[in-house]
Amino acid sequence: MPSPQGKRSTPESASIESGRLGVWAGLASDPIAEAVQEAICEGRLPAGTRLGEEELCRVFGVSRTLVRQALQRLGFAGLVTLRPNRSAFVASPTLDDTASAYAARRLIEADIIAEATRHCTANDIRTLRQHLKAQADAQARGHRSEALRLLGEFHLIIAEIGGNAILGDFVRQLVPRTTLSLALFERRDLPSCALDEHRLLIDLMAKGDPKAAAQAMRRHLSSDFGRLAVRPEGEPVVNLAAALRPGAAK
Amino acid sequence: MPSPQGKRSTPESASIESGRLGVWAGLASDPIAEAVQEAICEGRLPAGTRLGEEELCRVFGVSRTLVRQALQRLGFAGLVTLRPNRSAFVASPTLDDTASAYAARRLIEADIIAEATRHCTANDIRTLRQHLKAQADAQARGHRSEALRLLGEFHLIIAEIGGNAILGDFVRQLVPRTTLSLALFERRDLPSCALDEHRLLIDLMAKGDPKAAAQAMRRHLSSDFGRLAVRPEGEPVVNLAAALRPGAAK
DNA sequence: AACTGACCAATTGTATACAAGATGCCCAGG
DNA sequence: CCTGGGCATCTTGTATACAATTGGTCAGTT
Repeated sequence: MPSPQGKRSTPESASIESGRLGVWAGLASDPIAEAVQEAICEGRLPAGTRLGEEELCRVFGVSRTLVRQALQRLGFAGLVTLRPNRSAFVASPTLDDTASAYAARRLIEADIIAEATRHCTANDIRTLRQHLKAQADAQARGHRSEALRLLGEFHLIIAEIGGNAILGDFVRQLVPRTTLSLALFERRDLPSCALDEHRLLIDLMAKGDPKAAAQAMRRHLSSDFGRLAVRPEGEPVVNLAAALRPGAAK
Repeated sequence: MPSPQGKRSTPESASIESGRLGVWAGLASDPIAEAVQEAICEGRLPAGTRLGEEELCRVFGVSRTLVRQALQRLGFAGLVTLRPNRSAFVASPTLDDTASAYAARRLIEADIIAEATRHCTANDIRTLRQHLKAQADAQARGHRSEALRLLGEFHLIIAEIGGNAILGDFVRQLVPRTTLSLALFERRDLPSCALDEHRLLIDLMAKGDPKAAAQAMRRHLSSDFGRLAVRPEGEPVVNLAAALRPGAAK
């Protein structure tokens, strides 16, 4: 969801303080859900990994109460599969699931960017360009996980500019899901072309062409999806929850 | 939002066993969340009503653990506002929030019905017509709450036929939200015209015209939203959780 | 009389303890 | 050697107990 609950649109449109919007902000205000989400999106927790409550308790140093809460949220967000009376597992979206997620993103984000284009300010454009630079920087310096995060965050900023808080929440739900699919379907490479495509999106927004922006967004997401490849299958499901540590990037 | 977690699409497209899909099925498998959602959607729990944990415990005869779980889910679904260290309250969507919700529904459901039209079977059409009859029946017999439920459920069936499970989940989130707005913005009347509009939707699907169906869906939702009226305000927030009882319809 | 301070009641946040269900192993039987 | 039932263990589901934070109120002061 969805972001937890309220999280209405900000009065000042999309003025991200310092990049700290957080792609993985859907579960904001829940540190452990956020940590798990990050680990999932960065591929440190492969699809199908068992997420035992007791184990997570030890990792995060809290009681099962909080762990269960976090798992529930992650389940709601579609990143974790909760099986009653059974453990929780990192979701293993099929290719069909992934296609659905991308289809949803195409539909929603095309609408969002068109709307955003209609009423974005010069300041918004500046914010986007600035963020794009951050993406390029992270990628150039080889910070894969940060680049991945920023690439997703970019879409959230546009959603924020779009102004529809509900659609924004949906995007917040969808981005991590597609990122999980990316990790699942063996996309170790960073889509460098995404940078160019993001630049194009900004340009079309600045130009004030909603239709073209929407079309470009659809193409952007389609090509992103097109780069996925079916995996040979057989995830070893190697569990090492110690791979959670926030500083376990690389 | 979404529906809890998995709830993947059913193999046999949209074969609702006996109408028991449940509009308010987003929180399926959580009886108390479901009960509260139903009460909210039927207007028995006005917007802004305080939902104290202790009180709900007494009503449902369970411990705070389950009540908290349910509230969390409802918060995630946007029906309840959770204020940290404070109580939970029935959400009070503004007119803007409502507009956003309807805009999201227009966008998503137009796409869904177009897709559903492209690959619906004769059986699907039959199911829809049958369901429409149930709607008419409930309305004719003055069962307001049931009619309301069925009217929303209709959209879920189409979403199921559409085939995109994720978009379907979004609709499942959105329908109760808009229903809450209906209750909030003084729509005691039953939109009888909705029946005709629903019939039109089926006809266009049967005719196999995706574009027309999508357009009709947009118009349907727009007119629904247009019938809303601003309320004089000042909900007394009369709390009587005893108004929860499942059988407290009418 | 108005304002500021701290105390008190109520309610939520978190942890722990207990109950129920599931998985896997082991042993008996075919 | 393979199969099936039953028990043991582990994991999750639920309830209860304790800690922490909030908001209101009442006293005391200016």
